Amino acid sequence: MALYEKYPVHLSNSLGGKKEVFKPVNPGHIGMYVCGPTVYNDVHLGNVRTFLTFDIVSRYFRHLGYKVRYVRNITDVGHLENDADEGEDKIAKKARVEQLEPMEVVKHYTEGFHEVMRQFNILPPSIEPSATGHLVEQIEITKNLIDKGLAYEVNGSVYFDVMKYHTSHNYGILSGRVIEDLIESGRKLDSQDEKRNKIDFALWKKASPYHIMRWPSPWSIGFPGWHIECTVMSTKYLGETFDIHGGGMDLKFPHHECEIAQAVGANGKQPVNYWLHSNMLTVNGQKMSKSLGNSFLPRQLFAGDHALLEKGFGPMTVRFFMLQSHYSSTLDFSNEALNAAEKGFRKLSNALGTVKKLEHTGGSDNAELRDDLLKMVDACYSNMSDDFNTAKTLAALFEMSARINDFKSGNLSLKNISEETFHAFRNAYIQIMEDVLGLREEEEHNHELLSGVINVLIDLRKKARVDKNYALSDKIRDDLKQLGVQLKDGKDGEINFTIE
RNA sequence: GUUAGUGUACCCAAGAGGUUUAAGGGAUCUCUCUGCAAAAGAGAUAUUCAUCGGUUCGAAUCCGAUCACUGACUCCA
Repeated sequence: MALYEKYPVHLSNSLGGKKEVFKPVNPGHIGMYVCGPTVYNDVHLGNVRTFLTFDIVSRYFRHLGYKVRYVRNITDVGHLENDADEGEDKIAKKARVEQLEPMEVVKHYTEGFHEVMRQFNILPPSIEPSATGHLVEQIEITKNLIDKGLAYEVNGSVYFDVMKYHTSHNYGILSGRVIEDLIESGRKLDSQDEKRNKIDFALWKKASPYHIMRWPSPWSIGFPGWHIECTVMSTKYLGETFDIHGGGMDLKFPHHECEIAQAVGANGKQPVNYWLHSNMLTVNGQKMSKSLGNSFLPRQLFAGDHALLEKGFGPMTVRFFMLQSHYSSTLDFSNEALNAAEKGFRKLSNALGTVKKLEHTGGSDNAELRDDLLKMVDACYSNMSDDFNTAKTLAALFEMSARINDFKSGNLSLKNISEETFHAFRNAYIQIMEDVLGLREEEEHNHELLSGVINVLIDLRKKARVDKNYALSDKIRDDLKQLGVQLKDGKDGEINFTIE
């Protein structure tokens, strides 16, 4: 029996707002699409949380035995400065500002994005398509929508006719927006006169003379609208109806609503069975935003290089910190919370190192102990299958850590469990930590030279202790502590150290 | 204004009607181990879940109202 049959996944579907049992279109296979970054600037922590969320989703599904095709795009064109479909393309603007070719900007920030993903141990998707690589498809679907009467051309630009679509479908099915309210409340810009209705959105925009990124189309030299790329790339690689579509909460409207309208308009069916949205980040209770000056970049967080940060925090600490909350809740960043996470993560990380070194010594099951251990293993899976509840899974791992330390110290004896139980317990801990949650030891500044020097001092301290020269042994320990090196004396006389 | 969501201990946070006499992490305190530390283990710290009503045999969990906060879309500047 595959793991996914033993632990069927339940997930909260934004489309309908209910928690449902997950059933893939094709048994054993999963198609998942996630809106990737617009590569005109550095990724910020909000982006990281979204990609982390779906990293967990794909890791867990794979761990359960599903074959996952995970598509996450790179938006390298078409994301307009504002959703009035006016203004300059973000990438083109940046290119002019920095006197670079647009594709130079794209490459620079794409590589930066990949580096950040690597630091957070977020695995790459199966396919990472770019919008500019799919212009032909975007033009084709635009033609299709015009043919169906759901889009119209004005002055070389093409717009999606929302009211027309709404006569036979439901615009607002995902976001809960009421179309009448949208029409009433909007403001009218002069330049929006091209549209039949202000809520219409662009499928193709004619390029103004200053626009650097431009391609030929049946309607004009121009560039595609923002929403169409995701529809095209998800359909191309995952089919007209696929399993999961993810993204940040802020994309729910209008972006994902528009995607649904385009796909339903073009193909006549709902494109996605399960919509998943990850929630936003706040800082000290306030939303994280550039204008408030409280947003920070990953590298600022690592270095502690920001007015709101007392010190730096490693990427694994941050990853752990984010996993301690549910992806659908807002999460608050603060020094206090980060400090707590750092200590908590160190505890798990230490237990991971310990459990790897544990070896079964031969014995048979004590029923009570066995049930206790296996119950925790089961909890990990049940919790993960319950809408990817990483917080509860971590709680289970902390309890397992206590047992692991008991085995190490001798409070519990490995002779009281069978080899089978031991391996089930040990493997679950390691796999849930490393494969599913993607947590690994923080990349310490572990230079061989430094370790060697510390070990020399440790040897001296050992000798001092044997000689009961505690004044000297304490001096070695205290002086090292001053420098950020913590020595830990084991019962057996062995000494370990950690660098802070 | 429209719409979606949130409000749980000193801090972060889980919780989707009875298995919770409210997980887990941090903090604080006590004890065990230890030459002393550190680490680790054991225990303690919310009669209570923003407020007020209601439904129910039973609610943090459902409904209504109020207050506060957040996102999106607007509005104003």
